[in-house]
Amino acid sequence: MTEERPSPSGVERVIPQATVTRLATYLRVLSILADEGVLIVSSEELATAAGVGSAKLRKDLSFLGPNGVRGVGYDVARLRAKIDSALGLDRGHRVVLAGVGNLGQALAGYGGFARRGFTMVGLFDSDPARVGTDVDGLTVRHVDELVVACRELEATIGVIATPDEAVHSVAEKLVSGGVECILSFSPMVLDVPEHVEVRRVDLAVEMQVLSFNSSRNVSGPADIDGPAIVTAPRPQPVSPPPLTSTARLGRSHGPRIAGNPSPVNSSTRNGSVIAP
Amino acid sequence: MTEERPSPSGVERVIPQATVTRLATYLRVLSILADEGVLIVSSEELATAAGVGSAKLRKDLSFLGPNGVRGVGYDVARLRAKIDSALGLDRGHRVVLAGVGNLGQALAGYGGFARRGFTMVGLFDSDPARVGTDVDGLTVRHVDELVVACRELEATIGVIATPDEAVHSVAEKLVSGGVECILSFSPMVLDVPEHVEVRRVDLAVEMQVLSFNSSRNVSGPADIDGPAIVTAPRPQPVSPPPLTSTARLGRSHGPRIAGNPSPVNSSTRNGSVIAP
DNA sequence: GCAACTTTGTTCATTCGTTCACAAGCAGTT
DNA sequence: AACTGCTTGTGAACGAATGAACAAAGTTGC
Repeated sequence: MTEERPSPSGVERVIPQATVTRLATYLRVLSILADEGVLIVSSEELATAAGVGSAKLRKDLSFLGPNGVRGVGYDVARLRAKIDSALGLDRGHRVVLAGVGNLGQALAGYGGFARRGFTMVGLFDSDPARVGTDVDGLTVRHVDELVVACRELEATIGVIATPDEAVHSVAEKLVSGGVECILSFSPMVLDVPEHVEVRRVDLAVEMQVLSFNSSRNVSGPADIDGPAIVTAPRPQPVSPPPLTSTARLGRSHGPRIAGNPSPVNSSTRNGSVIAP
Repeated sequence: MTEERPSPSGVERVIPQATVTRLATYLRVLSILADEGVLIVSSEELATAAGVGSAKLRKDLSFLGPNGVRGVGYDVARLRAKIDSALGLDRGHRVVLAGVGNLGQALAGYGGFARRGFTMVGLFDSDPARVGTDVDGLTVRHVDELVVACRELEATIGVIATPDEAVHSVAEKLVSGGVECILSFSPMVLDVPEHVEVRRVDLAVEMQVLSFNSSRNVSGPADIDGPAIVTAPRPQPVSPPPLTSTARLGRSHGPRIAGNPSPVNSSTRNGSVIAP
C-alpha cells in the first residue's frame, strides 16, 4: 500500500477512532499556535503540547497523507486545513440544541463551537417560560417544532441537553428531522436507527473514573486516549516564552518557527495561551 | 461484607483504564435496574443494556474478583456495591466547583452526582455579583477563599467550569488546597504536579469526532470504549416490559429476574426507564 | 555544488485489549 | 442422589495500537 493517494476509491485509509480523537486535540493546539503567529511546528513540539509522543503524532498525521516538510516541520495553517477537511469541519455543520436549561445555555454560548465551524442554528425547549426568549442571539422555539425545524434549518448535528425524561422523545424527533449525529449529555442510552451516530457525555462517569484514579495513584502513563477526555501527565505549556511576533512563511531562509531551543520551563505557571 | 479476598498483596489486579470507564457505565445501568426492582441480572442482559459484548463485560467484572453465581447471574445490589467499592465511590467524595456560570450551575444542580456518592461542598466564583448568592443550597464564595476552603471542606475533587482565562489560576489554587483530582471543562491543557490527576472534557472535540463520523458513515462497530463517551450502535432498552413489581431475593424458587424470555422489541420506542 | 544536519514518514517488534471458546459450578429436576 | 441446563469465569488466539528505530528527503552552511 504505497499509495499516498488521498482518496483513490472513496476510502482514504481507515482512520482509527483513537486517532480521530487525537486529531481533534491536535487541531485545538494548532489553533492556539496559529493565534500566536507560529507558522511552522515540528512533530516533537506539537506532540509535547498535545501530551502525546512524537511518533504517535506522526503516525496519526500520516493517515491524512504527507503533510509536513522533511527537515522543517509542519506548516501550521496547512496542517490545520488538512485536519479540518479530514474531520469534515470545513462543511459548516449546523447544530440544533434541545433543552435550554443551564447546560443548554452554556453550550449555546460556548465560543469554542463557532470557532471550529459549528453554527448554532436552533434552540428548542418544552418549557413555555423559555420558549420565545432570546438566548445568545437565537430565539428559543418549542420542541414540538423540532422535527420540521431540523429540515428547514438543514441541521446536521443535534445536541440533547434536556432532563432524562425528555431524552427519548427529543432523540426521536431529531431522527425524524433527518439528523444523523447526536451528542447527548444524558446518561440514558438512546435507541436510534443504526445509521444515526450517538455520542454520549456522561458527567457522572467522568467523576467516577476520576475517583478511581485517585484511589490507585495513577499508575499508568495515561496519555490522551479516549475520546475527548484527557489525563494530562505533566504537559508542557504550548510554547509561550520564545514566540516573538507574527511572521510570514518566507520559506527562504528565516521562517518563524515554534521551536524552543531550550525546553519550556514547566515549573513556572505561565499565562494562558488560549486564543483571545 | 464477606471479603472474598479482593486484594491479597495490595495490588488487586491492574484494571485497564478502558475497563474502569466501562465499570462506571455498568454501574449506571445497575442503578436503573435496582430502581426497577430487578434483583438478578445475567451478563448477557447487562451487556446488552450497556451496549457491550457479554464476554467483554464478564472480563471487566472479573477484575473485581468473582462476583456472580454460575447458572444464575449477578446479584444487582451486590455487584453494585462491589463496583462502588472498586471505583472508590463508597468513601463519599467531596467536590468543590469553581466557576458558577451556566455550566457551573448545571453541574451544581446535576442530580447524578449526589446519587453516586459525590457531595458538592463548595461553590466559588470571581464575579462579585455571584458571590454570596445561593445556588442549589450552597452559598457561592469568592475564588480567593478557594485554597483555604479546600482544606476546610476536605475536598477531594475539584471541578473547573470557569472561562479559559481563569483556568490556570484556579487549578493552581486547587492544587495548593490539596485537591488531587481535577475535572476541567476548558480546552486548555493544565500543567499541574505529577501526582494530580486531571481529566478534561472538551466539548468541541466531541463535536469534531461526531463530525468526522458523519462523513465516513460509521464503519467500525464502535461500542463503548473511550472514557465516558459512548457510541451506541443500537442498544436495547434496559428491560422495561416484563418487570412487574418489587421482589425480595427469595432465592428458593422464584426470584424476580431481569431476563426477558423474548428479546425486547427494539422497534417500538418505549417509555423511559430512568430512575424516578 | 556538496556535505552534513534536521525532521518526516514508515517499518518492525512488543504490548495491550478484545473476542472466541470451553471448563467449572450451581440451581432445579427426575 | 445424580442429571440436565444454564451461566460465570478464564485461558488462548486474534487483532489493534503503541513505542522505538530507520531510511528518505529537504534544507542550510560551506
